[in-house]
Amino acid sequence: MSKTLSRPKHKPVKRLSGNPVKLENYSDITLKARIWIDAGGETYLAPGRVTLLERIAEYGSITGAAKSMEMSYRHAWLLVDDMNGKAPKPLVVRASGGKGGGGTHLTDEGKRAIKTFNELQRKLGKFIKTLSA
Amino acid sequence: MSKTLSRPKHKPVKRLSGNPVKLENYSDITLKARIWIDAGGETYLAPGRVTLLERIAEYGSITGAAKSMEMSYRHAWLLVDDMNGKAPKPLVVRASGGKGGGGTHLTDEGKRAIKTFNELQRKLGKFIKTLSA
DNA sequence: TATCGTTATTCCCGTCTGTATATTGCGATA
DNA sequence: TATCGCAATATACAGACGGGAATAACGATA
Repeated sequence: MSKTLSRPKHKPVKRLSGNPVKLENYSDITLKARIWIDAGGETYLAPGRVTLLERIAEYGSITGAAKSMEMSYRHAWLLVDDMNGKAPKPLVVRASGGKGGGGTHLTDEGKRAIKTFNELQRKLGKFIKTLSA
Repeated sequence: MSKTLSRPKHKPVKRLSGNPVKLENYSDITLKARIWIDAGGETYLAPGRVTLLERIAEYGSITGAAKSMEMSYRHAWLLVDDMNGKAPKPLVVRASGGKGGGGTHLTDEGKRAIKTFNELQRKLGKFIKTLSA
């Protein structure tokens, strides 16, 4: 896979866990939750970061992924660089130059990180739903 | 209850849910989570806000509560005003002027809000602990 | 009626985050 | 060896956020 993009196809995402659920008999009250993983006391994996990884897998480049999230390339690059630095093994491999100018693709470690995080998030969503009842 | 304060007795608080727990065999990896309640799409109750309410109950004033959290009075006032406005019934009653210059105390609704939120948070902490295993 | 400490309100400022823009480096491929 | 698009990097800019300080309003109480 490796799409090209001029304009974003996805909307920018703030991915929280679980669907908002009404609480009590108030009007418009919703319980929300967010999960993330720290490394060395700093953010390592979080909802937005993982979405970025997913988009990199989808578009084959930081540039495409950033555009798809309406995020600046700079910000995306900083996030990727930060994650890669904190990960035990690199999550992505970046190539500057070469076929198509280069690109970025996920390592097995990266794919595994996405899977793990999404699973955690899925469970959180489920939990939040029960918590709202 | 109604303590006086010149210097903060408590440290500023970032209250997350659950104790950080090691994940996998990485070094220094911790799973974290945060829960909050929205009203009308905006934050209504969150960890810091609830701590503020607790401190108001403890010190009998926004001023004292703010100092105890090393938070500016301005910020504390804005938070309290925002919460009070979004709550179905006021969480606190504020008095400017009068005995001791006035003060702020919780309503039953406010006490109930604290209790409810802390209970949710306690459950989240428990859940996170199981999730880390 | 003067005092006192708190609430309430306003203005200015530094910091932080992220955007926008421009430029350079890169290397497989035609 | 020229091309192409992306990675990498630097700088300037904008907006949000919260702190700090200053001031007014308030009202029970001495």
